[in-house]
Amino acid sequence: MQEQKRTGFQDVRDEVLRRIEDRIWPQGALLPTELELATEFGCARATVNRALRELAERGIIDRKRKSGTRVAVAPVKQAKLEIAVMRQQIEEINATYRYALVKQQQIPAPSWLASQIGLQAGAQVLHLHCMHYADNRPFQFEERWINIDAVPQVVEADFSHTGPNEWLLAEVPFSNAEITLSAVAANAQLAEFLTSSPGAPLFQMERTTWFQQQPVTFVRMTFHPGYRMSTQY
Amino acid sequence: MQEQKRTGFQDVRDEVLRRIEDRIWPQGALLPTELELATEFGCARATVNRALRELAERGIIDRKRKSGTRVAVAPVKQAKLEIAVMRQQIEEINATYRYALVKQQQIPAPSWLASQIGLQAGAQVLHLHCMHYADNRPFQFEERWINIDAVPQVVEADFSHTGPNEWLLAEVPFSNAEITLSAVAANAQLAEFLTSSPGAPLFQMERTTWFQQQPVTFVRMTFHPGYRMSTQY
DNA sequence: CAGTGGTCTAGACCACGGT
DNA sequence: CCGTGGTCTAGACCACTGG
Repeated sequence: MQEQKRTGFQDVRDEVLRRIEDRIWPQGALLPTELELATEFGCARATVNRALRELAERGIIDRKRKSGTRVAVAPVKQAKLEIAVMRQQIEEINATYRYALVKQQQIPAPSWLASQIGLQAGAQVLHLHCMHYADNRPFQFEERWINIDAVPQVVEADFSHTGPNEWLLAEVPFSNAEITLSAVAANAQLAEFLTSSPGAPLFQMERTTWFQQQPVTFVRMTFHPGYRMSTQY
Repeated sequence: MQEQKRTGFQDVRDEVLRRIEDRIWPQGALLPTELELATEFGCARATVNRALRELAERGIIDRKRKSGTRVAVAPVKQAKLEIAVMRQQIEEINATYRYALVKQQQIPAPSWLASQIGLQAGAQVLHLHCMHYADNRPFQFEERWINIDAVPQVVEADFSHTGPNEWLLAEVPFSNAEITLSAVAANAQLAEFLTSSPGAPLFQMERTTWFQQQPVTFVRMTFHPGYRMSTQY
């Protein structure tokens, strides 16, 4: 009974990875060419190509025309941070999500914001303060600025029951963004909303979002004391 | 003069992306089949397949056999955190890197560590304290535990001039890991090494690393006050 | 059962970049 | 120049899954 399935790109990928892990091909070593590997594995070159391309995307190997394929020496590890909507993130830990709008006003962009995200000085922005709760305990304090020029319909939106993030995701999907993570000390406002003591260390994530080169929103999310963000690779 | 190049998968990918951004195909919409797109773009189905596969990997579209391809509704944004070696990270900001070994001892694994990374109680581990400086200013304090069973040769290693991370990368490449980010208050030790005031908020990254199911190392890296970690997507 | 994506093939041409 | 990876093609078969 031949259980031999045809050699797929995953087989090639895994076998190459195994040889690298087992130091059959040590760091910096030159791998056989795609053609040679295709012959060895008894498959088409395109199959080998796809396998190696995936490993290259993961940073496991470096590929260069003419020079060939080498085992990466100092691989830059890439961890994928999954950024989900708060509601989803909270419901994933089996907690009840609750949202509250704290404050909403239309103002001219403060100069720090204008320079932060690249706005005209004095452009009108919508400024929001929101709270996200998990099982009625403070989870995240959100301070957000939305560029009204970029999404004029925002002035009609109702943020009293749904967070601006969910609204924006529906209006301006697939934007690109820059994220900054840091640790900050709780000021009076944060301490109050997150029920921490003033000065307590809090985890903060800031995100600037653009859509087709145009700044859309800047958000500063501060999490409850003890919050930890995890990921794997 | 026809400047028409042959339609490549990038052309297809970008055009499909454009139509999604322009709401020609709104969220949840069903895209044409690969065959239809191939006909429209005048290329092979494999080319369309590769283009759509990339968009699917980015979370822009959802693909299912038989049902077809749809524009993702609530895309989970994926930010790639690039985890580089400290030396590299510091040199990238044009600062001079300096490393110092603070303390090194072999001990039985404390129980919290054993349970944290899945070790036998009492297994021998190498415990290290290190400092990383940028332009002679404290940049990161590193506290690390290495499972000696996983890398016996570690007891011979010399960490007085090179950090354990660089050594481990050379010995145990391409491992998988779990990362946790958080904000902590500086204790006396951290305050001393990072020249911060006690209680100051500090950004901390913890990482557990395995190699082929076996726990290798756990490291707690605490950064200087004001440190910010950035990424894009 | 039949439609749609998933993958493989064998061959081809191209583009980059050492020599 | 010319070897190596990058990509495309036209066709084929497979695998999952909705109806």
